[in-house]
Amino acid sequence: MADRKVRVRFAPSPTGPLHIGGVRTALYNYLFARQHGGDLIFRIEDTDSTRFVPGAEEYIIESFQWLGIKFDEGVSYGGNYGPYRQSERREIYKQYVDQLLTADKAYIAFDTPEELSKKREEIANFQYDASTRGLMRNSLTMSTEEVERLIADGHQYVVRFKIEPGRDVHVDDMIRGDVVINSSILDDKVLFKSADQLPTYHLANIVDDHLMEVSHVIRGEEWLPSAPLHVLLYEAFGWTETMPRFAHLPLLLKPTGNGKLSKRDGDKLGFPVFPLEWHDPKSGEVSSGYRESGYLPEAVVNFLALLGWNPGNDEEVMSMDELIRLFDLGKCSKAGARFDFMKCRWFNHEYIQLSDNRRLAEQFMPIVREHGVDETIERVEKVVEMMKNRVDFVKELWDLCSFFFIAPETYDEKTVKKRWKEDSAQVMSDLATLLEGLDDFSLAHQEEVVTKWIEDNELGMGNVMNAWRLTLVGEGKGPHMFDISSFLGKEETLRRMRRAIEVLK
RNA sequence: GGCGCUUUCGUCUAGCGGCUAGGACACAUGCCUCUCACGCAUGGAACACGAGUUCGAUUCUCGUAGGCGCUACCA
Repeated sequence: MADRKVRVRFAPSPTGPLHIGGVRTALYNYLFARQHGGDLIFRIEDTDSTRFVPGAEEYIIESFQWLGIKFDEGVSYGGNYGPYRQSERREIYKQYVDQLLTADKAYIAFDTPEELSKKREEIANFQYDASTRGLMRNSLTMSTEEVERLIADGHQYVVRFKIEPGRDVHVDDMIRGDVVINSSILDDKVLFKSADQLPTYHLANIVDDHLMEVSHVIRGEEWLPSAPLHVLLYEAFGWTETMPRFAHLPLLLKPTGNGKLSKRDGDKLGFPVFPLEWHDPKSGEVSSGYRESGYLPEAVVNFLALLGWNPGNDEEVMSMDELIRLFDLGKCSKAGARFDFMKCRWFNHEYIQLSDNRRLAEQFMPIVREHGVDETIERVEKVVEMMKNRVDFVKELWDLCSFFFIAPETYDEKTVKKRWKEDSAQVMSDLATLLEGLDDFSLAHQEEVVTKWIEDNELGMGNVMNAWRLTLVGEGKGPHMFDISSFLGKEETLRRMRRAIEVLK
């Protein structure tokens, strides 16, 4: 057991877009698998036929591709333990349910959903368990003949797990330690549903994890209460020797207020809760995604990795490789983590600084084109290099740097008032003449000549530069003036200056 | 209601019996400066409460309170 190969899985249900919390769970599984040279399996848990949403499976796969989380086997990846879609494993589950039935560890129950909900209304805290199953319509209270007759007559039935009461069940959790729950508080869970003739999560999960030789189950804390049930199922099948180790992750909470993170919070506070944009096939509703909102996948991964785990030191900006090297389930926190989207923005800012300018320019290019500007990638790359340190997102670049591509038509009133002095027109005119005479319009040469000219004539650096900025930019923002003028080139610089002098006088 | 998990600055967290309780985000101020940013520096800001154990508890134990989850023929 100790030297068993590490095999972990991420097993979502295709009921909609992948929630950001699910992304983190998958990420932790990925980091763990990579660190231990193990396998990561992608399994689809579609045992609830009523909640199936078309497109969800494809969406999830695309999300992980974007994030750089790679699976080794599973739906769309192949592998030797398939099929990896639970709806395609019906026969397998059937066989294991029969095994439990034969061993008297499960039983057949005929109680309808209506009968059960009536029971729950009548009796406070009603639970289908050892104390009540003697009162219900099942194979424990009926004769074999009667059970067979009902089945032959086509009566619907479920299979329930027969839980022995009064036992302390231990779950050895890698994050929480030894969790003990008495089996008396567990109910006889339905293992096989009559409605769609499919197993429930609990049964399918245990059978698949066993058959797929899963060594560690890393999942959300919402599963902790049913972990004892799962331990009991491993026992019932006689699989305790190879039972996976469990790790239940803390949940992601709302940025403010009470409760866990929901789609609503994202809409309200303006951040995505899904990795990619999602178009709901039923309602037609569109939900924003991290990718479309301009987040870099590395930033999302880094931010998520630190939500509930940290390396134990002050390091925060870490690549996927570093995360793989440093990740440690034992260092995961136990309490839920509030989702601080401002910090996620900050990570994006950091990763933009670390990003290759060409890559950012390629992302920025479509926005530039949208504004009717035809520029080469090299020129756009230069702008990106000058401006990227002031944005959190690539798409914020345009508002800060459109003047590189489009000459100002109007001049910001406040800036004119503040920066355009009595002598500005004359100074700009002189500067234009000076610049016109330059054969070398490079940044360094301009800087040398112009600075000397300002000093020689005692014009004042701020006085000249601010007025000059107004003529080229149209307002008081942007990088250093020589960066702007040398990017624009002599001809465009002079044209803008002369036009401004004309308009502002 | 029952059961379980959980609790350090506003937020994410470090701490694993003795610390001026550290870092980051956010916030404030200052510096830099031709503007706007970036950056840098500084600052305010936390051990939920009550009992134990101990020479000594943020740290260990037990309560209380708050938070979270589960309590379906959903996962």
